[in-house]
Amino acid sequence: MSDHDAGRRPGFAAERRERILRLLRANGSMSLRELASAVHASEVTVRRDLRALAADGLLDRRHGGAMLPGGLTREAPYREKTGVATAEKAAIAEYAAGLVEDGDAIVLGGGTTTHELARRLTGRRDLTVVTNSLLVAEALADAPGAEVVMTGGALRGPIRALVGGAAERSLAGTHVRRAFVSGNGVSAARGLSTPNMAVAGVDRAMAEAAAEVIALADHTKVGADTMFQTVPPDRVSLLVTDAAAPPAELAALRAAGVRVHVVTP
Amino acid sequence: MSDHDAGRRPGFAAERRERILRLLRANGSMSLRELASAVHASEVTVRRDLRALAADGLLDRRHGGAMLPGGLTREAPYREKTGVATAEKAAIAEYAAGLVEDGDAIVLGGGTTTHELARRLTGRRDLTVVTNSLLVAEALADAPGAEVVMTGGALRGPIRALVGGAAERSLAGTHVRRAFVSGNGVSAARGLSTPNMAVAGVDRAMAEAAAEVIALADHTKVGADTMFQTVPPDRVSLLVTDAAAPPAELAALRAAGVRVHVVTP
DNA sequence: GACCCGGCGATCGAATATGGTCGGTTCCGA
DNA sequence: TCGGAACCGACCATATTCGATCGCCGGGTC
Repeated sequence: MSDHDAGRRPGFAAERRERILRLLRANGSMSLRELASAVHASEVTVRRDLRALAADGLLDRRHGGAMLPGGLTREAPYREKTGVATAEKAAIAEYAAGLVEDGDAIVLGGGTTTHELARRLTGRRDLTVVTNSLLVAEALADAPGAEVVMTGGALRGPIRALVGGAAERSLAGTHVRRAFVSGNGVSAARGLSTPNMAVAGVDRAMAEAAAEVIALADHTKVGADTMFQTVPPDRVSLLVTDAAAPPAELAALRAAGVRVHVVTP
Repeated sequence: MSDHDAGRRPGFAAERRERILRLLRANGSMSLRELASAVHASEVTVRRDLRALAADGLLDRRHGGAMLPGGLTREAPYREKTGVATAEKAAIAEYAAGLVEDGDAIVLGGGTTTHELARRLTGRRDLTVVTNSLLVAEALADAPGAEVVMTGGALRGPIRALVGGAAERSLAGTHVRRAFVSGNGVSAARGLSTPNMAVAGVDRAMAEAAAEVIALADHTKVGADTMFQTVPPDRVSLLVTDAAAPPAELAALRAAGVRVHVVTP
């Protein structure tokens, strides 16, 4: 049932409000701008929708966006001043979302950037997403066109991701076109890396399971090198980063055979 | 437009309305234009159909289309604030939490009651919890004394649980002392049951993985019998329910060898 | 064969939704 | 504390949808 553009259905008002609620429940809170772009409506219209929904007590309006009512459940301020490089991550995720087509089967790793990416895939049709991240799974749980498969494994609380032998084994049997992974550092010398051994194992397994590995890394990670190497440079087919990344490192990465796409927030 | 004659003559109209209902149930909501094109009728005709169906309470009309009744308010079944038997579920979870000791390894199934139970285990020490529920995992993610292991599997969105062959296989290798499962019905005749086949498979695997199966079921489920049997009565070692459960059924369960504990909210 | 009747589609005024813009307010960083 | 940027509510023009009326078609009846 994929007419044209994903999610660009002619849908009507009540359905749009339903989608807004779903998006909010998946993400805890969202800015007005995010919502408007997600449901393909103007900010004025979304503002009206939020007003109506808030009148019914279905959400809480805040300056600049909305969040779940009574929700101490998840304190995720939509304007995350605590998060570093939020705008950059969003822009990177936005571009990465454009790489995903209806009917794709992809692997999504853990991390805030991949979470952002997942949130942008709710409108896709006939999508299969393999992930070890609770955040990714939750973001896509209500997406009608997405089949979400989780790896098993031990839960690593702080990052809400599954790791360990079980996670790696469950990935061993799968093969997909593309894996989107994040990691804590990416350099021309050692490729993707992460400071945690268990996480590294899963990231390696994810890279193994995919024909193409696409690295999502904001500028704070480019040139960084942490303890465990996960994906060597020649296995990274594309790096998506933002304009603040050190040009020298990007050049070195290109020289190492990595395609690099730079987005501007 | 006489409603009586509609049943006598299986004309095109009745069939078209059936199809409209089917489409709506499949998609949740559809715009008038989509429906008209789907059933190959004019928008005016579909509008008439919608009016008639809405009069019977079979759907909710909205400007621009229609959706399933109740749509906006009971969107997220698991986050139900006004859910049924909330106090009872809490009391059941409270008692069940008392059955869990430091150092235990347990299996927690999906459902709101097990979610409540998980939330009461955050203070335990040296606990290992195997679960297929995203809600349980999330509830224990920040608990310092709990090691959470998730089964893999396909995500079943509405209940936030992992199901399917992968989930069952990952449970095959585990063995724990106790499994806490909920299900949609429990009766002396057929034990625990659930209306979904995939969920049933996982519940069975969970029961297999545990030495003891403890069923958590509020009174609305006692005596209920849904399509797929998951755990036979003689494998349920303890049923925790609330005081509003039908006494006859509880007696029958006891006669079947099930220990029954009744909590008062 | 003429008539009636239920269902369907087309059309038009009315109601509603949408998006752009303007002025006042709130928020954030300096 | 202050200035700028972002956000909000309100107004208006436009686009879309709704409800009602009408005419057409096919089948059944007298």
